[in-house]
Amino acid sequence: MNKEKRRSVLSAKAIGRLCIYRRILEEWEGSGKTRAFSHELAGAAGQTAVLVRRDLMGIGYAGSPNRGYDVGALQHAIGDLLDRHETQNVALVGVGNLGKALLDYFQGLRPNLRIPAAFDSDPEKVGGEVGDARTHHVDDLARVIEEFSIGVAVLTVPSEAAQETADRLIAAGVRSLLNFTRVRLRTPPGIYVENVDISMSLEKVAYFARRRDAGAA
Amino acid sequence: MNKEKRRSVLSAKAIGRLCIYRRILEEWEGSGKTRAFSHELAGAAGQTAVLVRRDLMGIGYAGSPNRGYDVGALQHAIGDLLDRHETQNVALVGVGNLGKALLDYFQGLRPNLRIPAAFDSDPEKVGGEVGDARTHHVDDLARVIEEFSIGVAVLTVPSEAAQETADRLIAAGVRSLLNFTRVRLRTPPGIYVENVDISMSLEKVAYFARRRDAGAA
DNA sequence: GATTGTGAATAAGTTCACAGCC
DNA sequence: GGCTGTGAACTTATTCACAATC
Repeated sequence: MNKEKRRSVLSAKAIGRLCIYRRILEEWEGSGKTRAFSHELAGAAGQTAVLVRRDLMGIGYAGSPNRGYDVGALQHAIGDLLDRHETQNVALVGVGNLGKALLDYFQGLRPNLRIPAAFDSDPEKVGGEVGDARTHHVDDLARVIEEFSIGVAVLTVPSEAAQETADRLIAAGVRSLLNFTRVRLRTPPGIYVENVDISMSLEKVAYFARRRDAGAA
Repeated sequence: MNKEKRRSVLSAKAIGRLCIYRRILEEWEGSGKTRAFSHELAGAAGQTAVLVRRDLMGIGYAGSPNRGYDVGALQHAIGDLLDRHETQNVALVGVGNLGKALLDYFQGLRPNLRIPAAFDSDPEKVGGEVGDARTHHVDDLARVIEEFSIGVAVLTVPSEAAQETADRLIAAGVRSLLNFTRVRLRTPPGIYVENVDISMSLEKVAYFARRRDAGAA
């Protein structure tokens, strides 16, 4: 129907799980494991075997009964879906403690995801480098975003600046945001926002530490 | 039925949203706003008005038609549910870049959540302090966890150490974990784990930057 | 005999639609 | 008239159950 082959549209949750499967498969591939069963993947990913099979069905990859899946081929199939294109450039905005830690963390995690630029409003931080990323002043945001064809941004600015920064990023052409601020952003349709609300997560965990029944995340 | 009043058991998702509502209400309270409608809360929280009302129904708090909710009272009601008890102590394990940034980030975010202790396996880091937190060697984990009655832990160790560290934390009495590693932990029933899989989130965001249809998180 | 792929059933989460209230 | 509270409808996500396969 559209150019994404005709595989059924995958939900955000399914995509998340596929990222996890891929990571596990890469690890197995590195350690020489060549075949895997759905229940093995499920165990490592913290999911059920049926759900793994459904997810793989979703990407159109078929295993063989009794022999399971081919680790290398499956890893490749997922990778194909997840980053079919060449390198994607990512920007990080807000080079505070958390921003710096994330810049460092992301370096080299995924060969296809580069972070060539960071932004901050503090002139003292401009010019600093972490790995590939050179820090620019936010006033140069639009120019640099365009220069590097950046379509993804990580938002680690203070809450007060979150919405305005997001607006500017989107105006500059960014298509999706990884939002580490506590603000729920208002964005036009077509823009994907993934919220990583760390303080909420901590509060949740604290709450469940007091409830005797478990629950997964 | 059990001592949690008889309010229906709230899902992890609902708890997460309640954390968000509370934050917004606190902000409004600070700025002098005293009443709020479900659609206002919904707007600020990035949810629908109906869902907000359902969630509040879930905690047994009633607003009044045409006048909405009382900001102060509602904030208090949610707070009551979310941290009814006295201060809860939290430990952070793995004082790397990310661990340090999180220690700093969490300091003072919630008066009822203190982080009195951090752990690392590197002797060089032992003795260091960030805010309330003093860094101990992981070998002292059980002792310190008990000393501070710590029930919640934030896991920011390298992947290789994740499962073993989690096991030790749980053995020491920790009831719930905020897991920042890429490993899906195996935990006994009754232990709550919230996974914050940062690299997965970035991969997801990168994926959706290339799909023209949106999707919320 | 163990495993995959999948229709059907179930469960979880959300929205619709509207009665009741101020 | 505009809001809350909520049964019912709906949608999404997951699991069950089993036929097909190796």
